[in-house]
Amino acid sequence: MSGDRAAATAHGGNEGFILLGRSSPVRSVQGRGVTANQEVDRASVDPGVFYKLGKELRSSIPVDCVSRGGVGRLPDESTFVACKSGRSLHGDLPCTTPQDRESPVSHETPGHDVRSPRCGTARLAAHEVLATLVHPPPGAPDTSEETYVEDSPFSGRGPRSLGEPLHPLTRGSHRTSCVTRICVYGCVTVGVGGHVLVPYGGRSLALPHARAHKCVGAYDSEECDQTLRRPSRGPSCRSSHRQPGGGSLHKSPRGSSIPPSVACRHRFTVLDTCPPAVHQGHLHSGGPECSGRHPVERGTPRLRLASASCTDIADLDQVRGTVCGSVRGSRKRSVSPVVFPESPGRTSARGGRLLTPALASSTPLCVSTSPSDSPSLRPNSVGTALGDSGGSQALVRVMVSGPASASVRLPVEAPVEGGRPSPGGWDNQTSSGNRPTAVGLAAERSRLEASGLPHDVVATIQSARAPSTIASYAAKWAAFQKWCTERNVQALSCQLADVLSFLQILMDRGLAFSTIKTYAAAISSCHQGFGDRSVFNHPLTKRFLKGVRRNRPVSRPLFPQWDLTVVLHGLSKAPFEPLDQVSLKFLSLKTALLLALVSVKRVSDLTALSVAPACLRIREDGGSAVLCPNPAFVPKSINASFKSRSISLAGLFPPPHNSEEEAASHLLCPVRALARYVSRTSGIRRSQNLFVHYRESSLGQALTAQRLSHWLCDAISLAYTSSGQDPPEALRAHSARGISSSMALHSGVSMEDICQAASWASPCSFTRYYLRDVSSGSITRSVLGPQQAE
DNA sequence: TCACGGTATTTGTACATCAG
DNA sequence: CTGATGTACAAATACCGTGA
Repeated sequence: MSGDRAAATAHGGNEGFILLGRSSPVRSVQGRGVTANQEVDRASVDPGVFYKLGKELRSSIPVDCVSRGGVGRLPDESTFVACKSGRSLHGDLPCTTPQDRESPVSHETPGHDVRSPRCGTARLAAHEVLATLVHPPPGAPDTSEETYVEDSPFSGRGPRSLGEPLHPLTRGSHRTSCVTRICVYGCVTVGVGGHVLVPYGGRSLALPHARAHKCVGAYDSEECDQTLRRPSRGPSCRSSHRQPGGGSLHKSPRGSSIPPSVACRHRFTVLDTCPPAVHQGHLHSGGPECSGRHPVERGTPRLRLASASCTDIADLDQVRGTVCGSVRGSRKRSVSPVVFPESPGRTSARGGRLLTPALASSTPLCVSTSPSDSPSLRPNSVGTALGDSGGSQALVRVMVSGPASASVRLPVEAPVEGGRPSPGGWDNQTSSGNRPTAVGLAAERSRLEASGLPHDVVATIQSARAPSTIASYAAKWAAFQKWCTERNVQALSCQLADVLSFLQILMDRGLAFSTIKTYAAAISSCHQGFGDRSVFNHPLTKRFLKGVRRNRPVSRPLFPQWDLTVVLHGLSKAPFEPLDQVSLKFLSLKTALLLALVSVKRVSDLTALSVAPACLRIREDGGSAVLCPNPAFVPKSINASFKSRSISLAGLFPPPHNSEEEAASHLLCPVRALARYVSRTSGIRRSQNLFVHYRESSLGQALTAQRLSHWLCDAISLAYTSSGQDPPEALRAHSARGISSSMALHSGVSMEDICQAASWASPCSFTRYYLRDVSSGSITRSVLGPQQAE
């Protein structure tokens, strides 16, 4: 069976089971209520429905079984998922849903007729790409060949002894060693309204039902194992898909004539967000999120892909030293001219805006021309398997070094003012004599030192803020100080009325609440306060900000800004294919977008990925890949991110292909794109960062997170264009995070696992900022719409 | 337990600059 | 001229502590 091998490969052959979509309790509603070609009127979706559905989804017994006539499946057979302990409630039941079986990605389960007449009906939505998590079964033997997880540079295994200290940044990773594997694939219909939308403002949303959809217990099931390895090749979704969202941004792709081989074939990209595997005897906190799911913790013997360089601590040190602290440190921020002594600057040739101060003369780049300097130059039998072994030989020769605090570098040349007006309406054209002389850190430092704190203590206190925040606050404090100076007011000790007046100006200018709040925070951090109260803690400030919030409410979209199916379709054709012939630009864009989609990571996290052998592992057969960020990278959310620092990808139908459909699906394989990209850039690379510039003038240099965001937007836009559709307006790279994670939730991935994959500390952030209605239909349509012909 | 406030950090947008 | 990149600023996102 052609699909057997493919699926097994896609899973790396080691996964005990795969959850193929949640047994959505609302799926049946959709199934009978929405036809494939039916346009879904998103406007008809009552937001209140989301909340109701959220409750409905708490049921561990899906109702879809009721409508599943003809399918030899017990009504409760899907309730096996409602087990948090890792055991199936109902034994070895298949972890498939009707849609799963209808989907080409469905896995046949012995004893179950997966070829129900109802299967393959128009219930399937071609556009839907679902994410699923796979967890190895507790205690399940692992026959995986993809055991590189243990070779993670953060792993306690390998050449590094147990007692060997880990890098401080990786230490937290050992708390959790859950292997989170997200499988993104298509052709599985999300239950109508099967989302769990939580009201904005809701902060702690446990969403226990989500956990109930995890097929943890299915590990013990042989059937599940078969299910995993033997995907059904039954009727694929041959219908047109419905649109996830009826907003103007989501046009019906019906006219896009997405070939079933592309749009409906199961795109089965497995993503592991693998926290570092923990050695069997390694200290492990055993947090609830770990719950013995990690095979290594359970002592599961795993094969290891021996690679000396992979776990060589020297490699890590080498890699670690290649980044100046946070990867975002590559972003050069100008610091307020008040922070540093001014010197004559240069004026924009166009008389434009404020110029960025020149940076310190010490470049953060130092070139290592010695092959021995770079671990990547060592022969590595496995690591960075690029298909062409020669590629790894030519890898990174430029090492980035420098102080970890390179994010804010001292200017040796002061900026010259002009151009863009300052926030608040004041301009930058005032004479230098009117400029403040102390700002930001300096002001706070003076205040703290005046309180009797030693200099080094003050320095440590001030280092609590990230460089980006320091820079941000410095700019805002400078603006405030300038405003005060113009009014002959001491910014450090001014009255509350002055502060609030300043903030009022910001509000009058139409700035958002978050911006004004940040200004208030910046002022509060420097201002001496009022008695024992800081500016921010003053009751009137609180009330003022409350008023700002009322006047500047933040609205967030309910629906995704773009259609994932259209994008995936576009990525599978020109100009993104054939991958071996396209320009480096399109290869870069496609690789970046695929990685962003399957990893659910921020661009800052993606920017931190490294091609160093200790951080990148690509199987030569294209079956899988593991990526780790540079250990020196400090993510935004430290605690959450350290749970899932590494990203593991599984190939999507690596060759040889047994059918055109497999070959077509393989076009969206992230491992394939990644291998091609790494190979293609190996010769031009001037940084160990995974993503490097493709432009000639800066060829091979590390990409900034900001530029990566542009890449993602460009890729989405180009994919739309190549699909024959107009790209959506107001594209945001960050939206990929919300769309893919929302898809994951719809497919039944638990909130906990989504949060872990996306480095969210709690479901709150996800539900508050990212969750989108990616369902394929509304309750109204499902219940009252035309009945589906079957 | 949960909602909210306070704070920190990251991402997006607009525009300038530069190189091909 | 055009596209890629850099920069400043605005906006959005994220998390922790606290109190009801």
